[in-house]
Amino acid sequence: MTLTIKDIARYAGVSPATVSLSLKDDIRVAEKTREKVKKISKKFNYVPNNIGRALQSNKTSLAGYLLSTVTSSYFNELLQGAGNAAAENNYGLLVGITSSSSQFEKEQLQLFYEKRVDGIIASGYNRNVGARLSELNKMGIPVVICSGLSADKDIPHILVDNFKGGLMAAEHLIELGHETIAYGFSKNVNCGRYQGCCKAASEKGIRKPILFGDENGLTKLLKSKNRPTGIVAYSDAQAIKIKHIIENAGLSISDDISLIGFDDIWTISLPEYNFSSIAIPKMEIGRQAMEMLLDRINGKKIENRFIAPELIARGSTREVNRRS
Amino acid sequence: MTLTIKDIARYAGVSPATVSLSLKDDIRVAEKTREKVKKISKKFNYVPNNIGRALQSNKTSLAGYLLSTVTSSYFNELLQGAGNAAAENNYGLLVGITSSSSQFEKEQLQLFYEKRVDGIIASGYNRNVGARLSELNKMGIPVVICSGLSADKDIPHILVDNFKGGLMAAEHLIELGHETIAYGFSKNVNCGRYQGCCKAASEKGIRKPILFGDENGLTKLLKSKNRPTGIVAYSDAQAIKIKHIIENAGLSISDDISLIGFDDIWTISLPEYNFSSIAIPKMEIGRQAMEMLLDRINGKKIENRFIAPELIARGSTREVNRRS
DNA sequence: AGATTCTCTTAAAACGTTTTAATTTACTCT
DNA sequence: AGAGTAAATTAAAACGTTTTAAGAGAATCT
Repeated sequence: MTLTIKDIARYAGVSPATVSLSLKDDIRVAEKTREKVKKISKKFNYVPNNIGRALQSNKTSLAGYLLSTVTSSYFNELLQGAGNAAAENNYGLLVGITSSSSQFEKEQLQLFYEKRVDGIIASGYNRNVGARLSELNKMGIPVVICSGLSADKDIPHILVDNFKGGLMAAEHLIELGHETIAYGFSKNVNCGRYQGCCKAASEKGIRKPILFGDENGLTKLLKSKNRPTGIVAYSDAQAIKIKHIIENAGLSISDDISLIGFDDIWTISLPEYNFSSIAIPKMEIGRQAMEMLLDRINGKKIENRFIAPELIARGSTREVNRRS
Repeated sequence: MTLTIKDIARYAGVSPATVSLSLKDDIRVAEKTREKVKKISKKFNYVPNNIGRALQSNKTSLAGYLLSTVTSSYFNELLQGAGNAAAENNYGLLVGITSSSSQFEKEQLQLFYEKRVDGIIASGYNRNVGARLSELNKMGIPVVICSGLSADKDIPHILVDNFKGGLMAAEHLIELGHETIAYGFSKNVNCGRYQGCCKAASEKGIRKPILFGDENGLTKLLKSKNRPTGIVAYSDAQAIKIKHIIENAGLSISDDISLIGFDDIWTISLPEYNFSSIAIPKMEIGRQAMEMLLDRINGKKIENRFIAPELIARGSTREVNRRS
């Protein structure tokens, strides 16, 4: 039905071996023959069957991409970046969407394994699937973590430099004259973004940012005498929630309180928000994750990578209003 | 390195053929033998190599999913639905993101072909790649169009019932008392959604909705004496633009003008918008697209499908204000 | 001319399955 | 016991490549 290498061999009056060699321009076959074979292959639109090739070479040119959800522009752009890099290298990208369910994650990894992917990118997964990833990695299926920290020393990761992002956000506020800064929602003092904010504070000689963990915490803070004039939100989605809480308390964004988040999602660029944000070069991270994976597949040793974020200043951050 | 069927055969003291048959519970092998083989396979964690299987059976259990962009929650949810259905059927989903470039589309289809996918779902693609899709479909690689109209009679499609959606949107406004309704942005009178609106209008005995094509058109309309009290927007993203134009004209959504869009994207559920919308069951459409594809792969004849949308009423649509 | 080297081509094996047809084994009947 | 049948197992071929090692031919050297 579809043409095989044997058909081309017959048409060209050579052996299948010669066809195979010719198509990869192997100098062991005479240039004249090579050209003839290539011409005939093109004429008949011959495309080598990846299955046969994979069986022989033990390489499928397929990569697995594990991700929790596709309904988040954050993960999507990572995916798109990885997809572009995959296509450029003639790799197929097998996408496994897990809805953050450990069960689905395991199933998808099993599927990847069964389809014999050459490597796996994991981008958003539950802690307890980490063991399986390590196992696969040990078995010779290289794994790269995209936008997350790897617990396994043998699995490299790439992610945004959160510390630097936090530093940039806080510096931005401080340069606008803000001296009382808060950070939320977060319970985790070790969060890189928060640590970055702290660094900026200490460098510029202001007090350490006040941490609030939930709506209650923020509401109390707004009533207290050291009400912050600048707030760093853990993400843009949280910044939106924070805005509502602030407005419910009778205060206003940018007039009373400057607000900056992370991710630069589409929504916050709309006039109703117009929030400043620390943008993460998501496509670039995805692309580099795939490049790292391809390097590993080709046997190179690679290092963890950290990508610098970018400040997008919009209307939600302004010079501090001294009267308030 | 990794276990093959021969290893299992050796461990179980049977032939590879018996292992193969046993694992698919073929009654031709004695129950006792079957059980033994299955037990041993499980013990050694044997997973049949899809490559070998594919070569023999001419089925890869891989499907291609062509989509224009992943940075749209609309396409993403389609993808997620398709992905879930694929996983349930042990199918791998090869995702090809094309950034709406014809060049990339062609390359991705070529990649799908090279990897020998069993079928292809196309969801968002340029007109001029249609010919190639038809070609592949003719060659025996079934194609299904997900959320779009197929030009090729031999390629089935599934999409939301846009006519019904338009009808629902307009009926909703009319039931709230609106008698002057507009529709935009659109230049295309044949648009199903617009047609649905027209149907609702004629059924309820009001004038046909006024079509406006761009910002200028709307601005003029707002100043004219038959200013609409209700507007149906082609999409939520456009509804957001329309809101800004209306507010720039000194009018207000829901007080002066009711507004309803399509898609029910996340952003419009936020308090700043709180827009009504015609929601499209995207995941369901994606899922069914994959099911249709699997049916085709398995040789079934299938019909085009149309999925009914759902009205989500929020604050942007209110009873008409008779004074205005 | 014969031996040697070099260039070019190809036969054959291998990769891991599934399936068909053949063979072996076990049973049932006279 | 022997023939006949039924049940269980397996050998071997096939799928489409790539690669290795060997073969054939041509050119160069003594």
